[in-house]
Amino acid sequence: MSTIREVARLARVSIGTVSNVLSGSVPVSARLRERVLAVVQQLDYQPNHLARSLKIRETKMIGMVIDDIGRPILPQLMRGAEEAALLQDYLLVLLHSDQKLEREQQMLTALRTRRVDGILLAPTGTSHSHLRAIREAKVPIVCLERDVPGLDCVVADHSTGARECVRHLAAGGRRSIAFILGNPDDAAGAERLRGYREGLAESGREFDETLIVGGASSADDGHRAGVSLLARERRPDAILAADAWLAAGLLRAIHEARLRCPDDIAVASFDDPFCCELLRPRVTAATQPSREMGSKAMELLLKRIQEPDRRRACIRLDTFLTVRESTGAGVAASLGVTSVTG
Amino acid sequence: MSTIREVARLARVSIGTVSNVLSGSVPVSARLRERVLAVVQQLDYQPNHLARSLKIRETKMIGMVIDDIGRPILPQLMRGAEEAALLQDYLLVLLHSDQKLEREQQMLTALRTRRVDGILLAPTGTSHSHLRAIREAKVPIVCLERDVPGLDCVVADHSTGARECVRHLAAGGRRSIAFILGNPDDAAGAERLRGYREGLAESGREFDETLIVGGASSADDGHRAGVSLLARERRPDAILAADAWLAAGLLRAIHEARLRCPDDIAVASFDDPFCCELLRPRVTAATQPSREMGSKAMELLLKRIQEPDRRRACIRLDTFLTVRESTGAGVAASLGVTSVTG
DNA sequence: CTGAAAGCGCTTACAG
DNA sequence: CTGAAAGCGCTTACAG
Repeated sequence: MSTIREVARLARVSIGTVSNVLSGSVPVSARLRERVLAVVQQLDYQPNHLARSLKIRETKMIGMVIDDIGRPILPQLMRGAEEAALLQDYLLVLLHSDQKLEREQQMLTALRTRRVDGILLAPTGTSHSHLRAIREAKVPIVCLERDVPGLDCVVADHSTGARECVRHLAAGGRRSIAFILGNPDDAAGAERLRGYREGLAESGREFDETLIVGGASSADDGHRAGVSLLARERRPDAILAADAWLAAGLLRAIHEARLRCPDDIAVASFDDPFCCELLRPRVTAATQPSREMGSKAMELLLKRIQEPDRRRACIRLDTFLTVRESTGAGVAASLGVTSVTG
Repeated sequence: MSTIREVARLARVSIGTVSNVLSGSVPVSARLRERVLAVVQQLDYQPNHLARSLKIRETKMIGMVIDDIGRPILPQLMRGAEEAALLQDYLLVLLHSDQKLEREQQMLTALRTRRVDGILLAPTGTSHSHLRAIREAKVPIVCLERDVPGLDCVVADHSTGARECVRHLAAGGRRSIAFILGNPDDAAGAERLRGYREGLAESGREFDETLIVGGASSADDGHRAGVSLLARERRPDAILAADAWLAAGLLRAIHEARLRCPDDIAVASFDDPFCCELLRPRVTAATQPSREMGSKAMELLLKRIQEPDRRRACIRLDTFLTVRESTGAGVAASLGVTSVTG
């Protein structure tokens, strides 16, 4: 691999001149410039960015650490972040902590020692104590999906999503609205539960604890929860599932019980527009604006890099409800006119 | 951010000694070692890996460039690659070219100038001319899913997958097996088409060009293709769809036509176990061993790094058929006993 | 405009 | 075992 020194020698100039030609920051006579460029081409010279970064104390690289590479919002999150990064010539790289706190910690350290200019982090778990060092070192970082004290962050308001779901179901005439919870250590869970309760209150429905069932996160869990809910004496006429997998299992349970969705029972879910679109019937869902979350987070990070002492910001974005067939939609509801026979 | 120099000063030793303590490569007396470690802790000293890499000419970092962050096989591909990378203490970072050749090129350059030790590339498009420089520079690289001349690669044998699908369908008594193609610039397409023909031949079915229809890659495309196939005078009794989205649309078309899957018509697809599992009926599919592809690719890359002059390797892995409800499965077929009423 | 030189923060022979 | 020094490949004042 050739170096700036070789280029300089072959072009019969100093290494400073080569550097000036390549960076364009200092004018160089056309004669020398061309000699340099010719040699660069001939050698396929690739400047050593490590040396450059070491000198200028900037890598133009952002690391994004995600807890689960399989998350349905990842593609849009990444696209949004990329889009914003590209505008300012940053390279975005993604690392995967696999929901292991130890890996997350290692990756954070790896990124710091490699002197990335900033970090986007979707933290795993609920403990944030391992982020203290990062905060104290004032490493530019933005947390995704979690409101970590003292750090910039971008979160979705999951309570709104759940509330809107419930209100939508109630507006469609549903009286008894159940909720299949997701993984208990999912931070969004508590918020959604709150939104669920708020939605009930605002719609004049009573809160009934027995309508809340645990669910983990597989289709089998959803199926199991569905079977148990449908077997009840006072069967609910609407069910909110914490994710599309639960919803899928639930739909199977409904089908097996010879019930019709949405006629007999409505179903709503969260996130994962792809799966919700694929299911039959298509499933109404409250979705995080994942692409916007990605771009906002990156913008926030770039601001933090440029202005390390700005005051902390936490951007909270609203989720949005996409009405589909599973809540009795048809054309009417997808136009916002929620007229459903319960 | 503190440097090795500050640590040395506070611990009253030379910077060489600090380095020796941290690397462990040269023994240091317990007295000095402890003094150093105490200061390291106190300052939260994070060695500058850029400087280290510059000196030792090694970054311990692998870059993986993927053409589409939304690809269903990505999570497993990444996990497999990570697993293998971790075993040898490499950091794996993912970049996203967004199916743009220009971005791919930029990312390759960015990785080279940052001196990653190796690259894993899932190339976009079908042209490989832009990889010439990489090949000539002998940058350690392994291509995924594409057999690029002169470069190591790991590919799945899509023809086998298609062939097995067809044979499975034929064994179930299906006589007229149609094929909805995916995106025309998908390299796997041609292979699958070949496998489709082979499968027909081996099953004693005649090849009929009119049974092959274009399809792009959305549920709507699948729906459209399905509608047209089902309306035919001589309606096929089995359809192979190039991806799960096409299959989803196709299932809708079947449902709308008041036909039953698998009773009236069988459906099979490729990859995307998640979606195939979610659809109703669950869809039989030929799947790439994506996790294994990831780990094999990484292992190959690490070998190439250690032994730059080894001869080129191209690993071809078999796809595997997962039989589900859509091909008339039931318990029998999922046990491998393909007894289907056609 | 051009070149010589210092310095970014490490590692590693080399003396002692 | 320990320290002084060279050097990895760049950028950037500073003279000329």
